[in-house]
Amino acid sequence: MANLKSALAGLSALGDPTRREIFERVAERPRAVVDLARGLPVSRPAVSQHLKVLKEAGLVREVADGTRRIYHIDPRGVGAMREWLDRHWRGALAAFQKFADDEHEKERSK
Amino acid sequence: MANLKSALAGLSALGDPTRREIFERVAERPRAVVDLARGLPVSRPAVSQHLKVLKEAGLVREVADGTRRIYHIDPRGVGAMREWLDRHWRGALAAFQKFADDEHEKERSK
DNA sequence: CGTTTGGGTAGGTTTTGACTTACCGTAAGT
DNA sequence: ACTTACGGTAAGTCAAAACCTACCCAAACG
Repeated sequence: MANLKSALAGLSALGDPTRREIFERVAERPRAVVDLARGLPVSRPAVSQHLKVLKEAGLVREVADGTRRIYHIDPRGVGAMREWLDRHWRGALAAFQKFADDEHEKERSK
Repeated sequence: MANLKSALAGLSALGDPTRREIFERVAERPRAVVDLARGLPVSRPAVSQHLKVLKEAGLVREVADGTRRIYHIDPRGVGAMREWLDRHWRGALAAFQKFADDEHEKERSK
């Protein structure tokens, strides 16, 4: 799976609360860096650094617009995370069900 | 949404690579702490601490079996994360589509 | 009982990473 | 050309957190 690395990078990136906040705002609609920095409790350079991480994780991309860089979500990265989570979700459900059944069986035959 | 806090806690917890590794192994099948510690590059107490975080994030649960504690996935926590991601994924797709359309329109009418 | 096995917690160290200020490049406006 | 707006990078600080060893408790087994 080529997307596996991307999914894990995405999870690492979204581990930080500030980065999650930035991600949510970018997801709402594409924004420039100054717009993101306004309304956040951190400095503009901090936002730039977070955006760099999000970009390297494949979660966002940017397009130039004059001196501004408009950041938007990269659907592929988000999709990769979603797939990873879905896979584990399904696997976990199955494993958990089997585990619960075994427990129940053990209990019954005591 | 009562699950929102749970989803964010889950993302924070899975931000750490070691914790992700532990989570994946527990997802594969329920395991005891010693079994998890074997094959990981960290000590057993470290695994215990990670499991505590995962548990507080609602991602795993444990049942006692003699002196062993068998950890398994908590489907509810994983489900909450999945929902959060799905919601943002859909929103981001829509916003991105609109953004791309606008860009295209701008280009066309140059 | 003593011993072994499993596992949580305490205390301390060390690494990671989020944040700041200062600086520099670039594009647009006057 | 000068100035202003936008934004990335550098260097350094500081707090969070990942990790270790040492310790203690509980359950099973001889």
